[in-house]
Order: sequence, then structure tokens, then C-alpha cells
Amino acid sequence: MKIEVIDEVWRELSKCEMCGIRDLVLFADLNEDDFKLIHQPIVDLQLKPFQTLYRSDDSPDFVYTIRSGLVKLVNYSSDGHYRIVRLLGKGDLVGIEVLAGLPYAHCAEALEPLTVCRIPVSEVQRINRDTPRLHQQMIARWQKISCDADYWITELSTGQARQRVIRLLLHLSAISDRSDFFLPSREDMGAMLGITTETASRMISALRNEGVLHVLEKNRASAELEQMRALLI
Amino acid sequence: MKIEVIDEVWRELSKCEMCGIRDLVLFADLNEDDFKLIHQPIVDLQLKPFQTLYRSDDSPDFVYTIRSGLVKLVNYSSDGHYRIVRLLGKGDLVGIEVLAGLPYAHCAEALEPLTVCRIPVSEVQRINRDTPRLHQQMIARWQKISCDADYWITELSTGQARQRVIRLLLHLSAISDRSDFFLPSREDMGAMLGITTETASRMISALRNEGVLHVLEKNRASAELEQMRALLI
DNA sequence: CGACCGATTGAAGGTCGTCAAACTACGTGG
DNA sequence: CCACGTAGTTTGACGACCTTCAATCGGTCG
Repeated sequence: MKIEVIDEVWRELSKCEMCGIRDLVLFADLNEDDFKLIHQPIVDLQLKPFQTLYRSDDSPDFVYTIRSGLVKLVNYSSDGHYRIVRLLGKGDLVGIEVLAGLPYAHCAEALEPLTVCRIPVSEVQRINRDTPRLHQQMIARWQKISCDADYWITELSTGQARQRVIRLLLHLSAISDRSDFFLPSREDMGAMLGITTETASRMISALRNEGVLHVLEKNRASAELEQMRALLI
Repeated sequence: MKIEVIDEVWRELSKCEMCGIRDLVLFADLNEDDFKLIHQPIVDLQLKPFQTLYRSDDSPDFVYTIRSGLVKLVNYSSDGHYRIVRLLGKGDLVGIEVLAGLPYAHCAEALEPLTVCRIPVSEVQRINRDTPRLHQQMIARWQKISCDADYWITELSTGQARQRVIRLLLHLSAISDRSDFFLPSREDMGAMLGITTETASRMISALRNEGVLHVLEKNRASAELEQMRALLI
């Protein structure tokens, strides 16, 4: 529940045209001329786990495209509890609500080592005004949020604790680009699933004992996916 | 859990320029010239409670602007259960995901007597291409979905059943344009909150006994809002 | 009137939260 | 280097809360 201040490891001005995940990013459809519309610098950042991209009361000046790593969007409530409302991964756009003229709606924190492009809001708005080639990508991003939110409600906030944990693990496995996947802290699992830390821990223990989940190094695990899916039925 | 087929009560071609809720709707910012871009008819529909606007496997040809009434977005799962993931009211755009080229993501059903404008997708896309004045409204609508989803997760899918019920009632009261408000069936309340029908019923009974909730006619209620808010603390 | 559906209520049992303690990993400082 | 403190995880016991199953009640519609 601690919030560390962002530590900006500036790497280099991004060469969007040569981006390694060019086909995934917000600017995927832009052409050479469009890039001339960018006046302020887009920089690469690297964050370590637990560092924050932004907090909800930060000045809403940037959006971020995730190049690699995992981000959680967190709503803190006054009583010290928190609820994680979404996970974002490669290609996702973090802080999109500021493009609608609103403050940041959440606190965005890195879970895994994170690399992002930091894009000034003013640039996105300028490009959005001047070329229609950004619209399609913007719509796709908004749409994904809606779809993710549905998943969060129907799969991760519904049913028994054991089922929720299994669905979360399968989800984490699905969005991982490796064979192993990110295993959140039990507290974070609780905040994602609307259950307590202890319950999350118990469910993980049970799955380990049943031999369907293997905890590797810190915060990583692998799973017998087929067997695990079978447990849902 | 029954699904009735849409019963299209055609009223008249909509005169968007003279719309009573013009400042709320998707086309709020369009000018006279923009409306000339509309070739296919936009029609008004009236639906009774329990009728559906569309189902998830319907051909995604229309979006709907709510003029009055309440709509639930429902995800049915194969085992017969269902989860309500959002409520939409006056000015909201129903089925927005089809504008991103996707099938309907939910089943949309009327809760209260409903009046909507049925807008062909092709028209929205044409206007969106030809005038930037639609963009702002589109973004605002996508943004609202994201915001609503956060609320659904943090307030309605978190904590004890009693708190969830109270928060739902306060929410229903807040989005009502009258002093009384829509009171869902206990089954629907369960599907909104991730609890059982019986638990929902028990909570409603308790609140009635405590004198903070007054059930009026069928599916309507009023509440001592201040006292009810105090119960959350 | 009888059938049916939704709401309500009761009883019993299971799940999960709460509180507490033990355990582990890790980093710091003696 | 080891002792110790800290933070996170695990485990246990207990009780509260919620689900489940069942019965009843009330209203509506044929």
C-alpha cells in the first residue's frame, strides 16, 4: 500500500517510426507526415516494480503506451483499503481518460519492470485534430477498456473465491508473453478479486498442493493450464 | 431470465434538430449542415419493461440513444446465470461497441418504459468521418463507460452485501430524475451485486424494517437518503 | 379458482472474514 | 558473519456472513 514517487529513467527520444511494437501502439496508423505534427518530445521511461506512473491527483499532462511490463490501476479509498480495477500490458494506453479532459481516474503502478513511452497530452490532441488516422486506434483502445471492465466484473468479481483465483491465474497466463506468468502479491490478488489477503493465500496454497500451480521465483509462477481450466467446471 | 423479442413501436422519424434532450445526445454538437449527412432514417422506439433492444448475437447495425427510461446490459453465461455489468439512462449511448466494428457485447434490456432513438451504425460512421464535431461526444461516451465500470467494480462488487445494496439504492436514486427511483427485482439486484436473490431480498426487508426504504408501487421505492448514507460509515 | 411467479422468511451448512500466531525471505546494523 | 527487525506469506481457530434448500406468502393471469 506504499506509494513510491516516480523515478524517471530517461533513455532517449523515441523514434516512433522505428518502434519495435509499432503495430501495437497508439500511433500505429500514422504516416511520415503525421509524425511531423509532434513538437514536444516523446520519451522512453523505465520503471521498477512498485514505482508509480502517476497518481490520481497528479497534473494530467501525459498518457503512456506500455512497451513491456504490467501496470495496475488502483482506486484507493479513504479507509485505507484499495481495489485494483484493471491490469494493463503491452500496447495498452495508460491514463486515456486525460484525453477526455479529466483528471487521472486511478493510481497507475508498475507490477513488473516496466518500459513505457510518455506522450504529452497536447501532442495526442493535436494529432487527433489534424489527422483522422488516430481515431481508429483511439476507438480500439476505449473499446478494450470496456471489454476488460466487463471481464473484471463477470469473471473476477463473481462467484466463489477459488474460482476467482483460478480465473485470475488463467488470465495472467494468457496475457503473459512467456510460458510462466506474473504472480501478484496476495494482497493485490485480494484487491483484484474483492477477497481478503488470507483467502487469496489459502487458495494459492491449495492449488500448489494440488500440483496445478508452481511458484517459481518471487512473483512468478507456472501452471498446468488444462487441469486448472478443468477446475472451473 | 426470460428474453422477449423486441417490439418495435415506430413513432416518427426523429427531428434531431428539435430533440428535447438535444444537449445530452450523441449529436449534440452537430450543426445544420452536418445533419444533411444523415441519409438513413433515425427512428424513435418505445419499449416496455423486459423487452430487449438487442441481444449479443444480433446483427450489429444500430446504436441507441436513450431518451427516457433505464436499460440493463446483461452477460448471460452458459450455466443459466447472468451478471448485469452496467445500467444506462437518459442520454446514454447503448451498443457503442458496434461503432468499433465489434458484435454487441451484451444483451440490452429495458427496465423501465423506454424511449430511444435508433441510429444506423453506418450513419454514425459517415458523420464521424466527415465532421470532427462528433469526436468530442464520442470520447465523452467512451469515457463515461470507463467511469461507470470503475464504479461498478469498486462500489457494487466490493464489501458486504448490505453495503452493496445500500450503494446500489443510492445510485439508483442519484440517476433518477424523480424523487422516487427504480427498484430492481431481487434477482436483478443479485446479478448487479454478485450476491444471491435471497440475500438481496433480506437486505431490502431489513432496510424497510429500519424505516429508511419505502417500497411504493411495483418496482419503485423512495428512501431516507441521509440516513441511508449514514449506514455506509 | 388454481397455477405460477416473484418476494419473503426460516433453518442449516459452508464459505469467507477476522484475529492471531508462526514462518519465511530479506536487508540492516551490530 | 550473524542477530535482529520488518514485511509478506502461510496456517489455524472461530465466528459472522452468505448461500443453499425449502416452505410460505402475495399478487397476477389464465
